[in-house]
Amino acid sequence: MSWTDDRVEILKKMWGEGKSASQIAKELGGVTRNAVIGKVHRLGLSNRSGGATAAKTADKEKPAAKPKAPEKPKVVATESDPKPANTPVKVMPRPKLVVTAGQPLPPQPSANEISPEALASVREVEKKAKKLSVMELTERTCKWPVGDPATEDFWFCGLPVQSGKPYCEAHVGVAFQPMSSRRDRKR
DNA sequence: CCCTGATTCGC
DNA sequence: GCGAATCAGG
Repeated sequence: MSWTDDRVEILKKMWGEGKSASQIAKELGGVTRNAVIGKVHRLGLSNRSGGATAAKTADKEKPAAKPKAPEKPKVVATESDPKPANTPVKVMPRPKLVVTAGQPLPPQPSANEISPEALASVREVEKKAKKLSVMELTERTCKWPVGDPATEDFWFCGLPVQSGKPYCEAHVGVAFQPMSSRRDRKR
């Protein structure tokens, strides 16, 4: 695929509308978002603003190394003995209630009422959920539990989380509700 | 990891 | 001019 006037025009239009490069690429077809961005730059409309005289970052620094924050406080609650000797404590085969490491579990909706819209979106999400098991959960899979933990019919949503938060978009919606909406609903 | 745009550089 | 690879950020 090449940049015909036709396609360039679509590019300009969509970019002007604030569409993302990937969206534009998808629309045009045959090009990647990189191609779109590259073209955008060559066309000189990288800055969506009109005539910003912003000198921007004229001079770039090239730090030879990546500082990459020290971080990782990581709270380790258990285990402090480096030498467990030979005392292979029998594994307790019945942790009645399985709690995912560290992460706070959401209050189960159970009998509680949630916003109809949010509830609806959750129902829909559950249909395309990835149904992950506990081990499959990662830092960025939605940790919203579905079903009864006591049965086989239990899994975690597993969809991509919404940055930072432990849940996907839909579940964030039902997990973090303003108290205003749940007020007076009971009565 | 999902995404965004920005830049570089071989083609 | 092109765009994949890379970089930098959310």
